[in-house]
Amino acid sequence: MEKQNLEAYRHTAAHVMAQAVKRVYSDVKLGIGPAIEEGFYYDFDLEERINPEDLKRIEEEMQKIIKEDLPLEKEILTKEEAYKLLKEEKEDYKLELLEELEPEEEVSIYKQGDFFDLCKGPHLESTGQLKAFKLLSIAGAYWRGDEKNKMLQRIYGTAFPNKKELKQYLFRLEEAKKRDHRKIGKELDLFSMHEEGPGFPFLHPSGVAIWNELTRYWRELHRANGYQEIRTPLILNEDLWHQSGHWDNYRENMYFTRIDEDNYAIRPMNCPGGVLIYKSRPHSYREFPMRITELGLVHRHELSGVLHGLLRVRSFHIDDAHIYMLPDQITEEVLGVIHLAEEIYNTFGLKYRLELSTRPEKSMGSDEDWDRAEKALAAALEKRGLPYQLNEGDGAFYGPKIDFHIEDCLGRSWQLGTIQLDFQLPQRFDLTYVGADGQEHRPVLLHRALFGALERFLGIIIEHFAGAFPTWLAPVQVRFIPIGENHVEYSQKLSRELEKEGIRAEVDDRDEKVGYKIRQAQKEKIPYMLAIGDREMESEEVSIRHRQKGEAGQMDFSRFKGQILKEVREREIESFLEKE
RNA sequence: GCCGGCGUAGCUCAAUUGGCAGAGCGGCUGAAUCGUAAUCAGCAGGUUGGGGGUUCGAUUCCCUCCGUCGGCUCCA
Repeated sequence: MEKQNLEAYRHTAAHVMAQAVKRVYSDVKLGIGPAIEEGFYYDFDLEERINPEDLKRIEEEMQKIIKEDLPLEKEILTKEEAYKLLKEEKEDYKLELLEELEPEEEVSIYKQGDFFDLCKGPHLESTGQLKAFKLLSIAGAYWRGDEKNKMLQRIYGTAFPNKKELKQYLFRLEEAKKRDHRKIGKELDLFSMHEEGPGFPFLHPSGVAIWNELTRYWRELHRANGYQEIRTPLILNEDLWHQSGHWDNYRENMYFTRIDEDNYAIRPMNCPGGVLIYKSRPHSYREFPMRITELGLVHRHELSGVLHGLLRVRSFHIDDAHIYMLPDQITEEVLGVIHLAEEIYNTFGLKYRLELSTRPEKSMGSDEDWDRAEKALAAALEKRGLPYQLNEGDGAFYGPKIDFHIEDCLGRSWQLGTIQLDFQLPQRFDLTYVGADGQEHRPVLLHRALFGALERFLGIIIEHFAGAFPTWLAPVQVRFIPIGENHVEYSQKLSRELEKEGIRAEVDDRDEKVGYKIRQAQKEKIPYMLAIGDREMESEEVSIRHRQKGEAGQMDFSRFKGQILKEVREREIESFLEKE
């Protein structure tokens, strides 16, 4: 089914659901009920609480409506007529929507049996054409998405042209849940969360092994691209945050503390600390562009309801960088950052989407500065011919930004990298450089992150690889499986040889059967399992088993060593076995 | 923060209408010495998320707090 038709199909399902809800409950007021990416929802205002068990009742009622095969009839009304009708039905929310239409505009409503809805359409011709649907969940949702408004009850559902496709979709959902990073994180012993620190992740040894590979890669890449790394404190005097503007614009997300008689803040961002280093000595235009990175830990007080495994936490490491530069270096630097971002995401095989966000309501600086910054970012994107989505009013309080977004296993979108222009901090901290003319000037400042938050990035790649990390990232890269106890010592010798080369290898020397050890290594998603028995000791070969490919035959140990070292060094996503 | 669901052993989950809290996996001990996804036996393991209430008696019913899950809002 084409996208447009599917939308009409699901939108009709939303209407049928609304009709069913109105039949099952009394005193229901309708909010909005659109088709969405993977289904539809409808918002309702009613006293009674809809329970998960009630979904069945509503679904049954929907079945009846489908069986009744009610035609959907479009009627064009004047605004006045529509107003009268909605007033009679006490559809207060629909009335609010109606008010916003142009006075002379005509309005369409869609009717099916005793149900009607203010709606542009299009729809199916009749409710009988709905073949497969399912109600999935209930959630609270503020009217018009504004937390000052009343919270309505939203029912999410999905609908497909036939039962088979619906079944496939539900199966896909189940499969996706299996790669949830919270589940895999527990299974592979990568990280944990504790009541004692909601939103503050704990990384276990295996998680740190991955972390260290990520940061090693990150440092190599930045060194090669002209960045210098710094480190600044987590806690700084509150005055600094007044000066930076965070106190005015970001206070509710910050944690505060006292040292002796003074007020201090735990940093929610790295920039002010970095700025102090910049200010520690005078600078010349000849140093520009000056690319300074900091893998900085920040703490932000996020609302309790939004915490989500590693993807949304209260303390995280930003792979920050601040680039100080001349105004005419902006485009080139932005392009350079975009290029780096692409390199990183390609290394992991991640697909992303770009967004450009402009000035928000709560922000500082002049319109001219904002305008200039927004145009500079857009220019860079257009120069590269990159498609992007424009988010009006979604920028940071100090400047507009380009964001890199990625989807998790359930299709939820998360921001990774970001590029933000900032004309504010240089002013607020009176940053200067000496130009070719011998005079002091104001540098342009660009903030950027590529992983975004390392914690989030880790969560994303856990889901992306479903725990089966490329060899260079795998916490354990090789596990030796001695067949019997007289093969243990030889296995240990080989293992040490790999370990000397930096490979994370280990020997399963437990007194267990081979099948048992293999099963365990498979479950741990270790890339290479090497079985060692009499045959191998004799021939100086290893029997390779790969987690995805299964048994892969024999190979000289020295050859295996060379291959895995190459695979790791080149940070390959695929095993060298796939390339043979 | 708001709306709704959930919280039982390290993990996954049981426990009839309120009546002594149980299984598998994992762990420990012992036996078996084994060639590509689970060898067998025994043992240990719990203030049923915390606090309060109703009751002769609460894992079960009520209140409250915490955490967590799905959304909303907000952001890397």
